[in-house]
Amino acid sequence: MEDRAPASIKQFEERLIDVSESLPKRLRQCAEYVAANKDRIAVSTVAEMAEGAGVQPSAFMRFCRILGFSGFSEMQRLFRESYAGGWPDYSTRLKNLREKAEGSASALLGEFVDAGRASLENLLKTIDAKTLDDAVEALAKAQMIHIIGLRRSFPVASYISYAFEKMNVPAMLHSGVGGLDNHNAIRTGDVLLAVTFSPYSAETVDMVEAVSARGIPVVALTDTIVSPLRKFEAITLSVSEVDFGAFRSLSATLCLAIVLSVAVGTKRSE
Amino acid sequence: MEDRAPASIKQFEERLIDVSESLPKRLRQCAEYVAANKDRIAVSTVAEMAEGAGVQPSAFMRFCRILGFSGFSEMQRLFRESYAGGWPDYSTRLKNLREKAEGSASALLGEFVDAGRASLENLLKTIDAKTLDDAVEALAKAQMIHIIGLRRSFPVASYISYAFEKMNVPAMLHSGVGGLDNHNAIRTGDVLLAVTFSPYSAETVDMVEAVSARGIPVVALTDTIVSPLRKFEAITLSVSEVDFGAFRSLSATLCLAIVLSVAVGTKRSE
DNA sequence: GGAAAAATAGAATTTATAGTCTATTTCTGA
DNA sequence: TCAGAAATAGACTATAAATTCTATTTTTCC
Repeated sequence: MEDRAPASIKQFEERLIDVSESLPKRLRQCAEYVAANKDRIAVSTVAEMAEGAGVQPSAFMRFCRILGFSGFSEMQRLFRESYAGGWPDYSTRLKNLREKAEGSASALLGEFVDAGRASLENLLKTIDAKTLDDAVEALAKAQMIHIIGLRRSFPVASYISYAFEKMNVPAMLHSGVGGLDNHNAIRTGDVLLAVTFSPYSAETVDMVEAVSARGIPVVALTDTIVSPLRKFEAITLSVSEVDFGAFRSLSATLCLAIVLSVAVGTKRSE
Repeated sequence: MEDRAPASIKQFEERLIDVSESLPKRLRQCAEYVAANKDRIAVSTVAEMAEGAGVQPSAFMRFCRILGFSGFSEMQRLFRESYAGGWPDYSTRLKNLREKAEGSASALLGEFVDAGRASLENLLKTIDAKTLDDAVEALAKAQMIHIIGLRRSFPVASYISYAFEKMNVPAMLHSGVGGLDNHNAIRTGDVLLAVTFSPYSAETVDMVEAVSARGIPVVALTDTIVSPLRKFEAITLSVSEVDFGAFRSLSATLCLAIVLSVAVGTKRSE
């Protein structure tokens, strides 16, 4: 279709960027999938790539042509030839990184990736299915979901808020902008979803206290069981994030957050 | 021929050592070639492997059988799958989930934990150490770091902002509250850290464009290489998050974000 | 040194995969 | 709103690859 086929991965990438501006829907899906999974090309069939991209194999073929290849096979050949093998695998890679890249940003990355994985595993082990179901149940029944989470918990709260928005779940993020606290927006029939981690922000705890006193159900996302939210009759989901140094990446917390959001979204649309 | 097929590369290697003691000439050639070129198995045909080993394809087939596989294809599958950490086909898994475990939040959790772990591993594999170092370098030299990230990227931006704050790195989060865009706050000597994921928000792209035109360095955190930020001369870190259905947990992205923050914080305090 | 067993090479068969063609749908511009 | 063009889905065909089979050669053991 176009001029000549890319002769190297670099050229391939350039071409991909070039064309991806002006691509119709399905072909754009191909471009995005390929961009994110270049390593799969060498070891997959067209059918697999097409399925991954969510298109028909023939569409994927057209995509290969637009990139300048005669077909999928030619494109695959480029990747197979320059395929160096993805090993050593994750654990050896991590070890190497720790040993030689000490002090660099890459070494840090290794540590945080590891911490993240450990946190996720731990989440799966410690979460109580019953409590999770209860939380979903409570949130699904709410007329409106109020979300609060400040400081370190704010990213989590805003993410949940975004997810609810996308799924048409009525939700309101209490961000405390301008020092307005909007307690009065919370009405009977609503539910409060509070996110807080040590050091627990006073505003969040106060809000839970106030709201809880009015008999409004509260779902809490917090760390450990000694969190101050325990005092109130809240459905408490606790996540313990493995920390590295003084910092915690929020891998497990966000994972739980998205699960909660999707589960609630699905249940409400039933 | 023998008992069961190796289920991992490790088992495969053990088996290879086991049998290679007592092998006739041609099959020994196969064993030696395979041992020296394990990485080629995933991307070659039997004919190619046989030629490489200097034997007939049928001899190579017998070799595969002796190792415990039903044929070459099965052996190849092992290598293709373990490359890139066995690829979970999330679209079909999601469908299955919808069909059987409707409503079970725990099942959802399992899927998202898996997706998160895969994303983290992938991050470790695909991140370019040099680019990461460049990004840290650029940010560490900045007089002030401006952070922008809207919609889905907002949690990430706010998290980075929080981390910088904790480490006394001068940073400003451009949240677009009240529609004020504060472009003028960005001055020579500053650096812009832009976070954006598909669908790319126009505000972020515009800001990068404007700032970039003024010669101010930009560090971008985005997905894939087809992102619109590629056009500008930005130091681009791309993270591809394994998506599950229409949703992505931000595990890998947040991990990279914290790494960036900590690395910058550390470098500045040196 | 010869018979039996094992191993090998090469052709034949079967299966899987890429690539092609066409009817249908979806966009686009008048 | 309609006509034309472009894009897409799905069936169909050609091709390339894996696998099996058999005749031949090599090895092994008596």
